[in-house]
Amino acid sequence: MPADLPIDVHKLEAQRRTKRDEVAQLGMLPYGQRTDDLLPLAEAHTHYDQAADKTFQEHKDPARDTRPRVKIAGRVTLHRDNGKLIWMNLRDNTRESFQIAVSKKDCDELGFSLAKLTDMGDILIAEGPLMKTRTGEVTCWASTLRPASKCLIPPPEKHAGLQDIELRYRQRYVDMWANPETTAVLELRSRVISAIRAFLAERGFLEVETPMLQTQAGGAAARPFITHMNALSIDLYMRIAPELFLKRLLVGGLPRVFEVNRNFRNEGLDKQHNPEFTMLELYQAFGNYETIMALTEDIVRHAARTASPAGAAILPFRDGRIDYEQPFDRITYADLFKQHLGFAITERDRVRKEAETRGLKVRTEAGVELDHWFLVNELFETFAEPKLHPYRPTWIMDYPASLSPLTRPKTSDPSLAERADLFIGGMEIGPHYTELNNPDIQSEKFREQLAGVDDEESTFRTFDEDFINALKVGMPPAGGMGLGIDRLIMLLANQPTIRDVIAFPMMKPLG
RNA sequence: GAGGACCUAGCUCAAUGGUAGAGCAGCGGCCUUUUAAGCCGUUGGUUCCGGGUUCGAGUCCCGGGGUCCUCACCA
Repeated sequence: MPADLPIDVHKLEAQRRTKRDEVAQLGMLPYGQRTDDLLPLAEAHTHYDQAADKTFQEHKDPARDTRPRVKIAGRVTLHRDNGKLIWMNLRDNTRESFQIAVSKKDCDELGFSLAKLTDMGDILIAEGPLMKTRTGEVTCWASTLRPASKCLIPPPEKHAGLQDIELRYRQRYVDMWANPETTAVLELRSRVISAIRAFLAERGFLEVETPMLQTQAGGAAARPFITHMNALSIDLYMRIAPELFLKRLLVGGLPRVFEVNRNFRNEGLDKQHNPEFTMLELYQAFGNYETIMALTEDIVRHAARTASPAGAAILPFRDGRIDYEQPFDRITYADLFKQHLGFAITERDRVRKEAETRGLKVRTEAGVELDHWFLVNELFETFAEPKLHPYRPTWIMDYPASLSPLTRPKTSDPSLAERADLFIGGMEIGPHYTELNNPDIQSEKFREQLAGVDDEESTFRTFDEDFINALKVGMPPAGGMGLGIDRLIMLLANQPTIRDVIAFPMMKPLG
């Protein structure tokens, strides 16, 4: 029993508090208690027995009532009070709507009183036989009804639901029951990640956990979040990638490792970027980028089958469909470039001229001419990459070595790197590499990277001496990849933004 | 970071610079097969915040906050 109401309580909340207290005064526990043997609403529905219902309707004899009884719980989404008969619709995560009826004659007295005091959004526990209404809807004809929890906050409009995008993200707990699609997406996410874990375990991959708090943020080129550790009086970085630690585990002798976890990048937010995001990163000793590409195709296909109600991995996305069953398309970086620009990436003069003609920046503010490979990539990303088929998973292979400093160059052509990026639905899903394992080359690349950064970046980019030491100990040749899990879920759940697949996306604080 | 749009009752949305409204929810009444139940009656506002222009501002102007979109940034 509440002593005093919070001062600024809204009138509608006050009314709900009053009803809650009336329920308590009647002798019920407004916030419920342990309840065993509850059926999910989707299952309750299937217990209906037509013959038993028919028999009961003919005799109306409680002693010969053989109709199956169910005990269920759910949140009230509709409430129709006909006086001595009250209809309600309950919702749980298994079923959007399941009807119960509470009649003055057939329900116990407490239950009927509770039905009278029920507001939309309350959580109730009902028990009773299953029957069919005149219109054929399977309904639980409650013989008892008890409270499980009170909803003190007025719920969204019952038909339009919660439309306000900001409120949906800020109050996901309301969004989830007001818009069942939200819950469905989060459940799909969970199932897909579980399926990926099981799939990898079956192929001999060991799931590991590596530091999220790091003394230097390595493994990617991104701005990290900085935090502070009191005990050691040092600043720490939230990791931007687990790569350098996973590779240390290869050095240590684990042949196949993966980690599915959060990375943190202190950069902008948009439809495809949240500051914390989930990545599957994976390494296989004695493999190369092609080994991993094949594995990734299997992973993505398996994930898509898990997500597909039909079992076959062909799923709608935006205005089209994506077929994950077919082998993914493959095209080299150089071919895709030539196809859409009309000349080769090696034609230096042509590249510079075309970049200028097409309005790209070809020199810095200070007048220094920009690097050839930088221009190539600008042209590529602006005019070639966007031309990829929007609904066909495609590998872009063999990036210029200059653009992939941490990747092993191709033995047959050292100007190209053994790197492939997977694109699906217009999104970059994950880079794949044959990893560098020569400590001297790695050491050199670290130095080049450090030299090339601006002042701001140089404050947090450092030379990872211990990682070089690990490579000196000897890492087997290996293939590796990072797969953006959030983006994969966007594809599989057909969601337009990364925030729709993250339960609690980053929002600016209010006030 | 730049540009554009938006913010009105608990929710979904209206309102030429001229009395802030509807539907749903709520409250009171009637109702034992309803389906967004129905019928009668009824309450409800810091129009995101702060300034300004004006006889008069939800509406126009300036500043701030938040959200969305586009672009930029982004292995």
